[in-house]
Amino acid sequence: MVMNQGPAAFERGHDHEQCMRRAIDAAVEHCRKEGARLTPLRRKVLQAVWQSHEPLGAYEICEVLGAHGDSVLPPTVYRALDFLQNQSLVHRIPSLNAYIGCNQPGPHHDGRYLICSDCGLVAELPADDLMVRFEDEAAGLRFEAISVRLEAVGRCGSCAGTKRDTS
Amino acid sequence: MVMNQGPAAFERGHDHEQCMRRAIDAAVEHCRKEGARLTPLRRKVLQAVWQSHEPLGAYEICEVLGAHGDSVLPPTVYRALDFLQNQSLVHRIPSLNAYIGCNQPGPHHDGRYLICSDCGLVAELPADDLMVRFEDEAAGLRFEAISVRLEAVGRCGSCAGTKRDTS
DNA sequence: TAGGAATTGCAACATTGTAACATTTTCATT
DNA sequence: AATGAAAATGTTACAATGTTGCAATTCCTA
Repeated sequence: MVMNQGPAAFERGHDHEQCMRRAIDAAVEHCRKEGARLTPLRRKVLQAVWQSHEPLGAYEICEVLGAHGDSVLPPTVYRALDFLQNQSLVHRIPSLNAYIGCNQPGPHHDGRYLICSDCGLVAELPADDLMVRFEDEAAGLRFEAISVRLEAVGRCGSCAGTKRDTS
Repeated sequence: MVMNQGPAAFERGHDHEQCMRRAIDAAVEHCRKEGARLTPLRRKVLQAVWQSHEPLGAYEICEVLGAHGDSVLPPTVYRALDFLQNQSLVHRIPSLNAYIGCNQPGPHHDGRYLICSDCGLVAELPADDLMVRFEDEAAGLRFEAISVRLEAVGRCGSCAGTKRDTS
């Protein structure tokens, strides 16, 4: 029996090149289908955000692009981020004032995040029925939920030094 | 059969004087038991935060205290907020950059929040087993959750104009 | 009633995000 | 191709939020 693996984001050895390529490809495809314009600038911002699973601040994105020879000022980055968020290609993590790439392109969706306070990496989990049950509970309290966010702060497997069951 | 009522925070007619008095009294008692020093300044900040169920920004707290004749600068307010958060008497709502009073004094606890995007009011719900199940799921992914936050953004009953079942 | 720790005051600053307007690019239509 | 409107980007200045470092004060204990 194989033990449940953690999210790729927390696997230090995972092939991030592939991880990132896949996300960009999916984003291109998503925008093509939606008729949304993934311009060169927006694509660069998306790539910057995907450079790691550690959320990037808007000003850090400016620096990353600057280091690549693209001098970009904050309003430009924020506008690109707005676009990417509207397309659900990027999520903002309010408690970190930072942004991560979304690994589940598609329609707007609720978010569940695991935030490692040790290494700073963040993994997004697919929405599940617990979220729906929370919406139901809220509805019972006469509250109509539009979006739901769930975030856990703690330590990822790698940081906890947990031994991996490879049997 | 009585329909489930919404949280007091969203009930426009609720006796907020009592709401607030209860919270302050509980805070005083909590600090007495814990040996924590609820100084006059900290108490004033707590009262400011409790003036309504709409979260207050740190700079708004400065203004509120200023209007009461207590000139207070940001670092002072932030320090008081730090203390109050450590005592779980106040919670920060990261997505709003604002702070609300906690209606469930006691030990540190996870938070579930309903945020009305219409009137800006926020209600805190008691933690429940859904949070625990999420922690379990995270544990299965080799993630050790320390704290969990759940927030729903939507419309409260009052704002939705929902008719109340009083039968 | 000293002496050390906690708290508060204060000035300067760092970070994050936005408003307003100019310029450029894109794209459909002539 | 030329044109004109809409979208996207560039630029300046600024607003909002949060922090650092140090001085002054208050509080509690010995």
